[in-house]
Amino acid sequence: MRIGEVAERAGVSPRALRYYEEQGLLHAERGPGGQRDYPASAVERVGLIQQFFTAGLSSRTIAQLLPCVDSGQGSPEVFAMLGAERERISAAMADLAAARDALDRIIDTARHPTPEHCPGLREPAWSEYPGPGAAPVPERAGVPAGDS
Amino acid sequence: MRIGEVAERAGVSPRALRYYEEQGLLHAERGPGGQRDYPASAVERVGLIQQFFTAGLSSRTIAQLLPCVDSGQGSPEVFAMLGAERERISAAMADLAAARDALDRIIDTARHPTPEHCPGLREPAWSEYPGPGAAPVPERAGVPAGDS
DNA sequence: CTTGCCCTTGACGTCAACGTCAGGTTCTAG
DNA sequence: CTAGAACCTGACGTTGACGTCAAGGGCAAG
Repeated sequence: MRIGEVAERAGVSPRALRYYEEQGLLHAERGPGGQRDYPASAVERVGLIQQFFTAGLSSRTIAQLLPCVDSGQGSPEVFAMLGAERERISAAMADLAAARDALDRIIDTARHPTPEHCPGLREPAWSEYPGPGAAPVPERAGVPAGDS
Repeated sequence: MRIGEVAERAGVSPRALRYYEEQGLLHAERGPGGQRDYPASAVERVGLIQQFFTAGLSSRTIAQLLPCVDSGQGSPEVFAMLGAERERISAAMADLAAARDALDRIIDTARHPTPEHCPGLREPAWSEYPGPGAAPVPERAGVPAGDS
């Protein structure tokens, strides 16, 4: 498989594949003319690499990570790094959730039909309506963790 | 409040605050000597800006966002952008979750005490040990959604 | 007035994952 | 054989959120 086909199937540019090779992430055999020859598994591997890139891992980190994927083994240092990256990802997810909540609050405020900012209007509004019945469920009180 | 104090309280550099001003994210009065003078609310505002930056929003996007925070209103275009950013954040969270799952699988594989890759070793291993008793709870079967 | 710290503007440096261009080579179809 | 497509290496450009350095100005204490 030549570089163009791998690139197209994996949804990346040939330049990216050469960059991956340069960074030691993706090896390729060479044909008699010097052209790269990839196995079919390269497509899946590129997908994994992309996944880690979008998760914020650096090429150097991925370079340490991938041999562990191939061998199914890992030195204790690599193990520690894997755990650290896992934690970074979890922290990033928490940051994203917090930012999304902030966005939601902004959207909620902007969606309020009241032209002025509501100065302590929310709580009294609930007490004005009769209480007994199915609670309207205020929602959005902590980390919803619910997607769009 | 001068720039150094705001920077220290917000946990950013003075350079970052000047950059925010340059990008139209943070306004500051000027004293008679030309020095910036921030209100106390600037610290909180910088925190919000940081939160959006870490969520991957660009300075230009935040610049469109912040007046909406101040006024509590938003034009329909700004509204659409808010929704789009919300979706981007949700997608990024999903990507992070997928990458974390991939990492978990790698860690699980590497943690296996078997020196070779286990070729269909998992299920038989369970049946070899006597069944009745407290189940060891295999875990990690789908999307855990549980943090570290 | 001097010392020293904080502040100012301006401008260039950084880092990572590529994009893009240039000039040459190899493969493939007719 | 010949055109054209795809590939090669090498090198410079891009982008965003700042870091960093340079040269000077404001401000309180002694």
